[in-house]
Amino acid sequence: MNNNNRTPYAKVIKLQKELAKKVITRDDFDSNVEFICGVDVSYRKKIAYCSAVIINKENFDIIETVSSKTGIKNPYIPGLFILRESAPILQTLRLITRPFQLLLVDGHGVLHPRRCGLACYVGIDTNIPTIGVAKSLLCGGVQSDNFVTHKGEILGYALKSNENSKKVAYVSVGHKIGLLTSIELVKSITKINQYIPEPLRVADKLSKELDDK
DNA sequence: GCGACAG
DNA sequence: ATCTTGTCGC
Repeated sequence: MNNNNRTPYAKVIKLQKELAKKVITRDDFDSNVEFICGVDVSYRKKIAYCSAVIINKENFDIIETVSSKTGIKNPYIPGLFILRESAPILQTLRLITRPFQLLLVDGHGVLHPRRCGLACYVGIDTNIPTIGVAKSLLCGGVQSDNFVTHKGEILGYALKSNENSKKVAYVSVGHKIGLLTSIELVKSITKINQYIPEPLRVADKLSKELDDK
């Protein structure tokens, strides 16, 4: 193998660095948040099963669910998650017919080595206010106040279902929303004794139930 | 150079 | 993420 074949991801890394400059990390939406969409992907064999769920912020009612199957075209590489999950997610979001004001993605936003995780990529592509929610840390460390910093920057927040829970949801800005607003909105859409916000929890369950029969 | 590493 | 049985704990 020569050098050209050894680093096939240089272009994606460059794209992430460019997109990182376009991420809006403050609240930038006028309508009140009434409906929130969550999108998640599961895998079986060589197929990616993706589901998106829209939930009413006030009563947690499920407003709409859509799903899609996509062939896996790229491997999972830490830091380059967009390579594997962005296509299935963007395709599934196109199937939605009901309006929603906020998008939750199963992966980090700016809490990323290059400040451009999957949630930023999807948020910029769709131009929808987006929050990244991940179940584990890719970079950075949790401070005593539960905020997560990386190289001196406050980029995320470790949200626990309760004080003595080991389960943590790492929240970070995806696009067009501030970190503090992100934290409050994620908290508001997460059920008691649960650490994954409803839209994502339901989308995860649905994607795993999809069958290719 | 070494270890870590979203799903 | 997925592949997987029984098992520990509230």
